[in-house]
Amino acid sequence: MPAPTVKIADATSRTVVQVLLPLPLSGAYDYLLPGHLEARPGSFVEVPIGSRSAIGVVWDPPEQAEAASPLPLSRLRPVAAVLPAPPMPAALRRFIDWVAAYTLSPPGAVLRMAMSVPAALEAPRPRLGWQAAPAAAEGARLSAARRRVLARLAGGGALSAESLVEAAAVSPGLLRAMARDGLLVPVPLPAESDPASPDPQHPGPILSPAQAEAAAALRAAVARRDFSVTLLRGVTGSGKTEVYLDALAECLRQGRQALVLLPEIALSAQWLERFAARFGCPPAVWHSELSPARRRETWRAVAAGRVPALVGARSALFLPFPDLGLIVVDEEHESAFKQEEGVIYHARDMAVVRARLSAAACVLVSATPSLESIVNAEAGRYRLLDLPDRHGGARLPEVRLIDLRRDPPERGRFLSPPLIEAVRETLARGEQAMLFLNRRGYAPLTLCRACGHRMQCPNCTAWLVEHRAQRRLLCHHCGHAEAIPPACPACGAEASLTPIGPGVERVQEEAAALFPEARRLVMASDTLAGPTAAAEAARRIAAREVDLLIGTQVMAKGWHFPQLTLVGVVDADLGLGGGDLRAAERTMQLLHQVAGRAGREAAPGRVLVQSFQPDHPVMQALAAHDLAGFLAAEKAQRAPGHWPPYGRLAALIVSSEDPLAAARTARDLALAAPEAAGVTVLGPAPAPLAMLRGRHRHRLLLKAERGIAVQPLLRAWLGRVAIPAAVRVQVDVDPLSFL
DNA sequence: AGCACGCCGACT
DNA sequence: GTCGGCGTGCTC
Repeated sequence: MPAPTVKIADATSRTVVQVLLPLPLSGAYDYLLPGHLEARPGSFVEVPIGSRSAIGVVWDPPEQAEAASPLPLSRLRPVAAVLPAPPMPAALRRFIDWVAAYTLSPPGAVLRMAMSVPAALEAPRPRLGWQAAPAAAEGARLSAARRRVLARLAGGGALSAESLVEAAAVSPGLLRAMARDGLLVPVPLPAESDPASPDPQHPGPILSPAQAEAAAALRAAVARRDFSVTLLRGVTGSGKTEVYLDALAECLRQGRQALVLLPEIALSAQWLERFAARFGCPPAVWHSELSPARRRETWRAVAAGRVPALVGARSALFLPFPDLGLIVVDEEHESAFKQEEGVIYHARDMAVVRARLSAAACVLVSATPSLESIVNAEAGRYRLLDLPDRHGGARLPEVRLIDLRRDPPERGRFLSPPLIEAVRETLARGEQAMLFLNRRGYAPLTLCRACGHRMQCPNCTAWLVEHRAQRRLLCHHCGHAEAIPPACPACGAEASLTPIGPGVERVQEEAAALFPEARRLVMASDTLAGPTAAAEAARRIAAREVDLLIGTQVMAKGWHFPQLTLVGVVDADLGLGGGDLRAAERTMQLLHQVAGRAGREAAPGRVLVQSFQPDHPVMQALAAHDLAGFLAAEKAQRAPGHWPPYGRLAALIVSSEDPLAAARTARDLALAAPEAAGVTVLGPAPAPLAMLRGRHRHRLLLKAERGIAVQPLLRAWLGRVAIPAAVRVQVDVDPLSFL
């Protein structure tokens, strides 16, 4: 172990420390630590950088070999202050270094993800609340609103502005006005209280024998207080959540922290309820829509070790847990775990690394695990736990394929006669039905019937999607929006623009015409914005205020609809195009998940799948409930060419606003491509999304056989090519998307 | 990521 | 003559 700091034998006995800043610099910078300051690796410090100052973290000293500072001591600047926050745990520092090396990102860029709440590092400001001024009660005619505020503060108590606004139903501005008029005085509120603590002894549900066995294995893994990875696989409805919550209880008993990663945290009100039912109080949560105050409070509480259990989106991996004992990745196959911008990483894979560096147990959970995880389990790298049966004896739904070539919908419609008939029967029986189409908006393409012009995004190689409710055309890639023009912008023909193809809004329109009496609800990411809307939707569905659900994949995930007995898949072929390596696997996972919504309680479920290619292996496997056969076929396709998981991929995405500069750099990279046994470079080729947000894009793909470390190859490769300032080269190690 | 430095157009 | 546009480049 190197000493924590390097002592410099000069008169002032000042110390050199390495400080990593949350900036995309190539590494940590050296600073002098003045004698009156005390810092150790992990300490948060304020340092000068250029003409300003920034907060960074004291990083660990370099290995002996390069211990000497490359700069003369005289050029080092002093640390300005050590911040009053708990030092960043060593396990998180090692994790940041590891992620940076793996993704070829500057360590500071990774650190930035772990310092996403700068305000959390400042000393907690006393929270101010309002108290009634002593003389406020007397005299003066007051408005009703002002009297309501004073009534809440009767007895000399103090309340935060937030709770006053809510309790007295007044505007925040009124409080300020009352303070100005001398009716209210600010007083400090008592320090924030700890979040409620989940109780591991709180009685859980009775587990089935299969669940109990899996839970015991997970508890043992947690109790070992050592690194392990377990793949927990169970069909939808098999009670996986209860099994891993049991492991979480064990983690709490061990006095270590537990982290649960969910792909779309904002939409999982139902998950939070289950946690609360199991442990007597809700967990801490972490996702991008938290208010700044919540973020700050949660971050501080985690850093202080006051958060025993937290559920979050992928960014929660970078929270400063002092002693993480368990990481659960639920729905581990979900592509939402892949961060596609900035530091490009897969949270499922990084969760395994985080667990290893923290000597924690990692549990990957899915009904349809990724082929990566399955192969890892079969190779003995992960332990495999299977829950083969649905909980409570519910049966798997019957899946029937509808061949759209034989049973086509009416012209300009998208629901085939057999599907319409099944919905009608289901509604007539008083049961709920669902129509699934993984496409937002009204129509994916708007075409001029007169000249054939297609409405395209000005910034991206993509069609504009009509959103009829908003009366706009939207680009789903860059957010560009424009009004639907009255005439064709190319030929000027009026009323010639025609929507082509379906989106959920259009299916809802068709359903409204076919089933006018049914109470319908559209569920898409744009109609369910935010946790409140999602929770309200869940409530209405559970309360039987909805007969027919129409939605995209947000409707397919993590919900429990006990009264739903029919699922109709409007376009099962949607994800299969594009020649993507994982298109079949992803379609299988999604359709399996959607199908799993049907018939979870006593009533048996039915799934009707509309497809133009019912003979496709995905459709056949779905209808026969033959996941194993599908996986075997998938493996047989990928293994010979060393495609993942039997080999490694890394993509280089070259982009520039200047099309020529992008093309030239892509060509230069191709000319400098690594040549080694077991390594292939494909490309360059214009990316399928040849333009995105105004940048022209080219892709190169490096394929390496298993066991070859791709990072050194990539580093050397990039080092051989001069990248002009106007060109950006992104590295995507283990790419999921090929756009 | 900021922020400075630097080298070319339209204003007082 | 300068104010300011944002293109390159550095920050221990």
